[in-house]
Amino acid sequence: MARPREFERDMVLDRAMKLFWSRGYEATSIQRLVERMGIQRGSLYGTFGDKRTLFLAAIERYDRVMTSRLLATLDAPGSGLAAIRRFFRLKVEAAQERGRPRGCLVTNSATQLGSRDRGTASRIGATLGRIEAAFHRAVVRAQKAGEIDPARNPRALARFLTSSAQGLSVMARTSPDRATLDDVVKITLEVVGRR
Amino acid sequence: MARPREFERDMVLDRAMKLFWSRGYEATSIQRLVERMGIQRGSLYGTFGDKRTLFLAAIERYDRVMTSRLLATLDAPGSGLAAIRRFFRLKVEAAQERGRPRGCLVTNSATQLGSRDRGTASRIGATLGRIEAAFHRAVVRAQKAGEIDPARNPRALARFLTSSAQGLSVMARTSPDRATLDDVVKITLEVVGRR
DNA sequence: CACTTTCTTGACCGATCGTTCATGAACTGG
DNA sequence: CCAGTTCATGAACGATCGGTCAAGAAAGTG
Repeated sequence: MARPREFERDMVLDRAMKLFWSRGYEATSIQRLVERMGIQRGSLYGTFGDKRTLFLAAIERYDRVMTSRLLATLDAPGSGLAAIRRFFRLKVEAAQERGRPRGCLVTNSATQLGSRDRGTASRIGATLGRIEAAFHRAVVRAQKAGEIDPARNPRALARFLTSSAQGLSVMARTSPDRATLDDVVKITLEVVGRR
Repeated sequence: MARPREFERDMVLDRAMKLFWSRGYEATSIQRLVERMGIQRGSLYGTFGDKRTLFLAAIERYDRVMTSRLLATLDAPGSGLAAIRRFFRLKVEAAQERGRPRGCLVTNSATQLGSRDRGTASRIGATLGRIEAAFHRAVVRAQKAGEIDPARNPRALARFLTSSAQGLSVMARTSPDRATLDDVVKITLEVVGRR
């Protein structure tokens, strides 16, 4: 019926996501976005709306591609304790990849937006909630299997693990070397691993 | 000899620091800075140089006023373990204060600048290094006093505690309620507190 | 009181910000 | 092959960005 779009939405959204991820919302201009995404301004506004909406879409995409994959390892069948271990080791592994933006888009956005901009804040909060919930499920599973002392508070453990993941993302941005991150993860896992 | 300055440097720098703290570097415009600082553009540029230099001065001030005070509790004479406990409880306490910007300027800046801007990055790295070093001293002190198992790696523990502090700052920005932060700190302290 | 020096003030600079829009190209259903 | 619709293109918009500067005000020194 009409002229077809010459780009795939998810492909250019991926590029926008990575730009926001590495530079942050405010420091990423529309100019740099269109250059990196390989589309024109008109197409950007026609497809994604304004900058803020594009940013929300980028976070949503990050959620679907990056976060969900990580959380899937937490919910994978089998040992809950092993799942938690896998989660953190995957994070360290990801931090080593070349060409990958440092840290985590959710963590970065959390420290940037704060109170302003209600929409973004609630979306970030929802993602953190999903992470905590996944940790909670894994902890409960591990407790039922006798891997973690059932007397311990699973909610507190889940919150601790969520906070630890955020801390790790901050460290991954400033000192992404293996040694440091491995040290952090090793101790983090000792907390949950002890009987 | 000449007309004296009508404002105190540290006083207006404090206000700039809080603005950077709550809104981040990029989202803080010179316009808003001069309004909040209560001085004119000319005075700002005459006293602090350009925006980036002002930002570095704000971080330096944060270091001197906020971070150093926190680290002082770590180096205070007495039990190293108690010092570490104090550190985290102070952080939770600070997060409850009204009117105080959420989170931590160092953590926020760490997730915002990343690789770009060498000067700021190295300053943030230096501060994180100071934090880790202070934790390390407290851990070693606690080990000598028999409060922490001497067989454990003090460097790894210090890095873990540094990362935990960063994570707590992220959490304090998005969910600053006591219950959550208390849960996180409780588990964090269990790690180091066990025999 | 004059002179010198520094600070304050507000207008002003070009560049870049996010956003819009008119135009022509590309495609499909009739 | 034409009509109708969407897309691509790039110029252009006002607003705001970081930064500068000329001129007046305020102080101490001689």
